[in-house]
Amino acid sequence: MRRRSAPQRKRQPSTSEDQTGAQQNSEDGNKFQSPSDNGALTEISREAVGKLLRRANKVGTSRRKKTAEFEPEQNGTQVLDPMLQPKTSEVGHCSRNPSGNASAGEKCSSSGEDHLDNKEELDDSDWEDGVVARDDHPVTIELNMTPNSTVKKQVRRASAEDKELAELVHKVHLLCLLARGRLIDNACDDPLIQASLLSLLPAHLLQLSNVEKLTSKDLYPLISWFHNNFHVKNSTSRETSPCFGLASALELHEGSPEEIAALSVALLRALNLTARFVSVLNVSPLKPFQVASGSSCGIFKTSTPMISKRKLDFKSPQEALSCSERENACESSLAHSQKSKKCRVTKHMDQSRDRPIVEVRNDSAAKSKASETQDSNLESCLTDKSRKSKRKGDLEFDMQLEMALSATAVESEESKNKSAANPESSCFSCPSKRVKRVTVEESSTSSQVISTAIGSMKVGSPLYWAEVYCSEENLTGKWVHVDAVNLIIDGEDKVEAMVAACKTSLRYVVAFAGQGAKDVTRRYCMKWYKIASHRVNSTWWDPVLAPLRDLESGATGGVNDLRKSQIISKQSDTRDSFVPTRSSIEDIELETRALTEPLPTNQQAYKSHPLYAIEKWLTRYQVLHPKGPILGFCSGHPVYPRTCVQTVKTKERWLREGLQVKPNEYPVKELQRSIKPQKVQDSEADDYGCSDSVDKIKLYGKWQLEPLNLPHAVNGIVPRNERGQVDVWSEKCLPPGTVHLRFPKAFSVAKRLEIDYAPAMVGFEFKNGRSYPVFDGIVVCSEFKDVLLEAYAEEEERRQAEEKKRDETQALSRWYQLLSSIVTRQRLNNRYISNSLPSEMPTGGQCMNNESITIVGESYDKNHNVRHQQQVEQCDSTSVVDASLSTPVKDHEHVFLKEFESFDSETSLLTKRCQCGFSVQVEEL
DNA sequence: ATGCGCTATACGTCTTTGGTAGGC
DNA sequence: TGCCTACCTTTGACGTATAGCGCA
Repeated sequence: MRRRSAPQRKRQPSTSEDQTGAQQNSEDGNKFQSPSDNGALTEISREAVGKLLRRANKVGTSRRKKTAEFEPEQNGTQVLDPMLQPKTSEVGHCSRNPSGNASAGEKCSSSGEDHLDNKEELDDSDWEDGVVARDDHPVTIELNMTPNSTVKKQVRRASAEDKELAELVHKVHLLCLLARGRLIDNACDDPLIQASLLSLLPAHLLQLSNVEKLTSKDLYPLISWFHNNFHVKNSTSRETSPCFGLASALELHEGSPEEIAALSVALLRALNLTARFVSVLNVSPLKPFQVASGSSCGIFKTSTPMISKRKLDFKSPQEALSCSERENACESSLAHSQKSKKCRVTKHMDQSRDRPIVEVRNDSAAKSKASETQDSNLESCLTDKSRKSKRKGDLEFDMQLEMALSATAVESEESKNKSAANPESSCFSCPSKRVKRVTVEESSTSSQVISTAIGSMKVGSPLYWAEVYCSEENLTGKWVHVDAVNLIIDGEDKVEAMVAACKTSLRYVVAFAGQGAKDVTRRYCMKWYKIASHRVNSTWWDPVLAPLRDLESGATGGVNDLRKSQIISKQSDTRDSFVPTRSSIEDIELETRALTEPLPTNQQAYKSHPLYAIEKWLTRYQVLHPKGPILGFCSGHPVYPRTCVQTVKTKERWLREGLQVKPNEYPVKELQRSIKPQKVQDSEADDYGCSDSVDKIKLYGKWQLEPLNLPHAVNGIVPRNERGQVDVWSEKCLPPGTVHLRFPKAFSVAKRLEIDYAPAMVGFEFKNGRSYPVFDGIVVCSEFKDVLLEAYAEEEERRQAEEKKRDETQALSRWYQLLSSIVTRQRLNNRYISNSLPSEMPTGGQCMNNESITIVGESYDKNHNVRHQQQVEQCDSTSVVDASLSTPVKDHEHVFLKEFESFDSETSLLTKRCQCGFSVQVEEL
């Protein structure tokens, strides 16, 4: 605090300094405002800088030492954080703020002498570290606070509030994306769109609807046709209904990746195939401050070119692509391998993804021509474009693309030959086709000159695809991944890499059908442990999806055909009437995937891996039991199943769960107990006296426990611990034969009845830095429970009666006080305010008007002075008992004769009447 | 690009059994 | 005299999760 006080003092209005500052300002007339303008400018400057600083402060609440920080002062001026000034003094110590206002620069005087004159400054040795510029030239302070320049050091850790907010946003975003997926799915069912698609379909492809034993191979011609006829374009920011969007895409034969994928689903459904629309829910991060990834940064999707370029990592996609290209090149070298087909398919995808990085041309006329372009044309085209491209990343990409193309050149020749012989595979494996597609899509992109990087993120982004149920794929049938946008079929194992290459994480993959949805992330995510922590808690997510799962299952699940059901039933050897549905079989498939995840190769992944563990990353209260089997090794550390990880606790902790350590069990783990503060204060001799055993926390595992065996209550005596109480952590902790009575003052009842009891301690609370036991009720032997409850009930009744009596007495007293005060007031009013008959105010009160008051519920005693009741009558009241009898009478004193009284036994109301017609009701208590 | 080790920081968990004055 | 209540004063050590950074 002392450091802060010194500069504050310096900021006191100092004429000499201000004058100097003004001179400096005038010397640099172009840059600085004249003093007369200082006011306005100062305000503006203050405001602007204040905003920035507030933001900076917000961002940099932690690690202040690393960041230059300013704080707005009470008087509106800013001052360099004293903690930082020595570090920044070389730049700003002797500078003036352009505004001429008291600022960072003001802390140092305009000359060295002035600086030294200030004794306080000399005294404050903390301020002597900086190098002070002593020349008289004005120096401009560079705050270095612009977001761009200091982002690297602006580190702020997420607070609990940040985390909560991020989670809420994450959840809401998830729900929104789910809803959107359902809308798209609904649009896919649109009969008009489906009919239109069918009308475009060549006749030979219509046969697909008649295929009974569908395999993924059967889909190739269809998807190929679709892929060649519907293209992804750089989407604009139009916001239309999904149905309209699909119709529009259908009409134009081009649309966003989402629309194209949805159209493919519509087409598949039109052909009576069971198809889902699958979407990667690229949701805002669950953790705060994480940069939203890939093609959608945060909630606000970047499907529009409005995204800030700064947010995009221009290099990364290219680097990723270069990597994938290299990979492809390597894979391509295995041109004759059996698996080459899939590899090539992947290449198609990769290149289609790569494509947008090359600057797009506005060449719609070339669209049709381009579809027939050959390799050479493409290469020349690419080369031309590469020349136009100025960015380093683009150049790198082009080089990598060339390398990839050259690496696949041999293959392409062979593929051409093959394609001729094998038309089915031609569209997937032939590089010429691939090239053709690339060219087509390049040409078909919109004429908008947008960032190529943005385009690269969008076009071909593998975020949407279809899943088709192929009954012949497995023994049980299988959902097959069909990415019509990138022309990939059955490439589920490639999706993760594709998505990763687009800097997007595969946290939620949801399949939509029949207005429902199902989480199928497991099918596409090979490294679950990497995304698990980025997904919302399943206790929230599962119930959210549950109704949608049912809808989806109802639409697609259908019972598997009988033959397979029987096979399954026999295999599972279950006698119950379990009939596997597509949905249940898929569930099994996904669960199997969950249980057969490959071992991670890095150690840290085992820290919170749901399946595997290594001893190194166990927590303090975890042990391996049994220590085996070893599933593998990671960096020399044996890997164990997570099921071997057991939680160990102290005896006391187990006691709370109603368990106790078996006799003759040794602690499975011992921890060093932290030294208590009291012990620190103790003498050394005491420390020597402490044995090791005392300082150790002994931990036991579940397998060393048995149910709690507390001593029975005997002869009405409650067994208690060494403190004379019973620790009631739960019902399990009660000694047999005892009960826990929690009603208040139970101990007093027990004491009165001379029943043995023990205070029930239910926990601890921390106050004043100490922990105090919290007691709630008593523990007594079971046989006394009824007696105690009865006695308590009696006592409670008696207590309530007493309380009621006390309340009534008090109420009566208060009414009396109230009425007396009213009477007194009225009397005073009559005497001193009313001019009519001030001296005739009778003590007994008068009937001033024809109004009467009905007192209900108030006590009336026969012995009570009737005058009180009469006096009450003077009060304003609207409850006239009998208006016809009431006539205005002055100077009349009511007389209530017994013969005019009437008593209503039902309401206990006694009605008294005066001869004048006035009546009053009183309640008999 | 990735994994690893280290560091810093926010936050959660565990810890764990009053003393005294004053009113009734 | 004995019982009840309010007040005092706001722990802190440690572990875990997480993020950043540099290095290999």
